[in-house]
Amino acid sequence: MLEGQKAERGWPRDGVNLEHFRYQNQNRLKKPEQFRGVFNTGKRSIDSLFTVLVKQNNLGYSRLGLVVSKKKLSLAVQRNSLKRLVRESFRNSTIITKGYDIVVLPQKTVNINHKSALKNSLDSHWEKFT
RNA sequence: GGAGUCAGCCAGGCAAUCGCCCUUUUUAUAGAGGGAGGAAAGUCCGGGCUCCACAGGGCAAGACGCCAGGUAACUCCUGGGCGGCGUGAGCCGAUGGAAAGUGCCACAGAAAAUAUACCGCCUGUUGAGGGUAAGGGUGAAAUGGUGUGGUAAGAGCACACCGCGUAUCUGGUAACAGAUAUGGCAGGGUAAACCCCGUCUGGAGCAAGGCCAAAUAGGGGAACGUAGGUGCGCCCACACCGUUCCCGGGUAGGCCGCUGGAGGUGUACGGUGACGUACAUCCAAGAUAAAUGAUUGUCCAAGACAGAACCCGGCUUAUCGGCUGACUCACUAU
RNA sequence: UGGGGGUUCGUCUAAUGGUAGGACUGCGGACUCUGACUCCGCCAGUAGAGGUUCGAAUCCUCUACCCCCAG
Repeated sequence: MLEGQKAERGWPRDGVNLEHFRYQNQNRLKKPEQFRGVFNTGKRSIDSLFTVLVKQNNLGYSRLGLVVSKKKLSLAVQRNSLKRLVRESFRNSTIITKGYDIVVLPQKTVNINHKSALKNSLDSHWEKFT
């Protein structure tokens, strides 16, 4: 009965990849030296919502770092939800299996209420590098 | 049904899939359990905890200020007193002292505090002078208020009532209230101006503090010395830093601190209440670039403000939409 | 996270609780054949709310924003 319902609903859905990936501790940028390397020698991709910096590593998996300043989003709730949205998009993209170090910075015009626009922008960024 | 006052509560629910953090069972990309708030916020107060002399003396500085109680403590809370606002239910109040002293009170006004006399009133030779403070006028504020007697005109000059001060008595734990007697009136306001009186405050803060590994010399012991420096401001007091000799391995990372506590819930009792006591029962976030999300379906009242970072008690501020209870006022109908 | 300081015309800055002043800028006028310089005049402000006071830029409380320090 359960499996019949699942088949009836149909997969995959929008925004959820069928072959799912995990966002683990090794997928994060933590040290200041790692951030510094990406900032100094990375490639840039800029649009009106995000600035994305990418640098190749030889690990076989990608690592994500986020820089969300208090000046761009003053409330902690907005900062947290923007981080969640970027992480979710990173996890559902295939870029997580490539070997990149990625840093995402929001622009000043980011509005947390327009989630679909943010998602489309992030997807185009990922596609540019894969 | 209308207008209001007070107190309390909720803060989208359910299901599926994919993910994140912690604990645990077992070592399997497995299972089980738990996972933000009423304000987590502002950091405005008070405490716990840790270290510095287990915390010392004096000065300075600061906070608070009716009375009684609650609490670990408070500038918080509860009850009462007093004053103000409201028809009322109720609400608001940093609410000691101006008769200890100092300062300030612009402009106007005669005069802003040792008092004094501009227009006036009365007397007087209608000149000088004298007696007055009823009336006018200025001001935010003008030396008790109203009435009657009295007088040349007036005046607590006298009387009645009110206000004020002092004493006694009664009620109340007290703040305070009431009554009686007495004084003819003590003398403006400002203490959120200095100040006086009373109470309280040692400092720094989990990036406190402790342990471990590596790493480029911090430390320990003995002797000398008390000139200087450091320990929120100053003076003491105390401790450390200083020089020589001997011994011998420290700041970036990780772990602890870290959540079982002035804990929650229920019942009973005491208390007007804040709250307290006893018993039973439960364990309910602990991250460290920082965890609660995404997608879809469905229901409704259509979802606001907003994210723990050592922990509690308060205060303040933000907040969509509702729900419950008690009470007040006016109108209508029975 | 903790500690400290600040907010006055568009800009810089002053003001003992008693009419918020000055400079630069802007606007108008005068001078000049025209412009500059110079002179005269005008506009424009106490971060917001509440309280104490007869009366707050000033005193007190709360809120908002900015800056600095520890790291």
